[in-house]
Amino acid sequence: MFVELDLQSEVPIYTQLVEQIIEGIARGQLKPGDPLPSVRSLAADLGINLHTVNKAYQIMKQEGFLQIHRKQGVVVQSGGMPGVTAEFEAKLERQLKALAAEGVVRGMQEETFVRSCLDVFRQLQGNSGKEDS
Amino acid sequence: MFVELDLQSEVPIYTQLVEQIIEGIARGQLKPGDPLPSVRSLAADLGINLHTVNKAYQIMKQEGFLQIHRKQGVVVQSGGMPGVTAEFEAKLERQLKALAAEGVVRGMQEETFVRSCLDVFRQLQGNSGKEDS
DNA sequence: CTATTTGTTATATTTAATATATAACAGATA
DNA sequence: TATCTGTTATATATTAAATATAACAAATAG
Repeated sequence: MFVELDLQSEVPIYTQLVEQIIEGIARGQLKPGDPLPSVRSLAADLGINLHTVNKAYQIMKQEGFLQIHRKQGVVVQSGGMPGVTAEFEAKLERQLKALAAEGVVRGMQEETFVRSCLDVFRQLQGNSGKEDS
Repeated sequence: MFVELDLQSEVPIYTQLVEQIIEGIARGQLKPGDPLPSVRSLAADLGINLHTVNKAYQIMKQEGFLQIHRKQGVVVQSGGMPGVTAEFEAKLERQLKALAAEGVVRGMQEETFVRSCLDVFRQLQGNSGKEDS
């Protein structure tokens, strides 16, 4: 897989997993119905415990990004991704506020800040919806 | 003070403190040279330990947002706030990427995402430096 | 059917971060 | 000098994160 962990990071491993898999879906590297490695194989591949992988998978299943079958394993949600929920909007605003506040204090220009947001968004969305049939 | 803690939050108390004080500076509620409560009085006020307050102050001193004198106490940086450092840019991009990726997966429109970023930024910057009545 | 692979659950342990509790120390200042 | 400031030093409790084993249950391939 395209996952690369930083074991020294303050960000928990299972969080890094969740973020990178979501990023993979956003970039179109993972498409609806695509299979993900089993918890055991991915754990062995990354040199971590299977429960850490399972925790990430569980979170993404709970949020609706993944589907899990018994023997088939884990696949990317094929029945429509979750939309922009109130919870996500709240999380977005809360985290944006902290980032924007520090930007303001550091004297960042409004255009610079918004430009960064736009660039990051486009770089992710750029390769996404190419599979549209 | 304007600080309100959520003791049940997964966000550490000292982090909530740092974020809310930075937000206060961004909003102009705290201006360069303004004094902050002593670690003991703020801790008592919030019903937390003085070391938790001290940890937040230390982080903000280390980053250059606060100045600390022996008896005078803690004041907002009056010798110029830290600018947009490479570290901040890295943090900004890393967190924005996670937020934008989830937004993309959830089918959020580019304009909607950028609009949120702009709105949040403006709401903070709007009042900076105008609090002088 | 049988064996294998899947996610799942259960228990236990280790490590690190968070937060608290006391106490004492050292500089500035009224 | 007395007092308030941040600071440092220990110690402790709690929780989250991660690991380690083991076993279970469902789906599937042979």
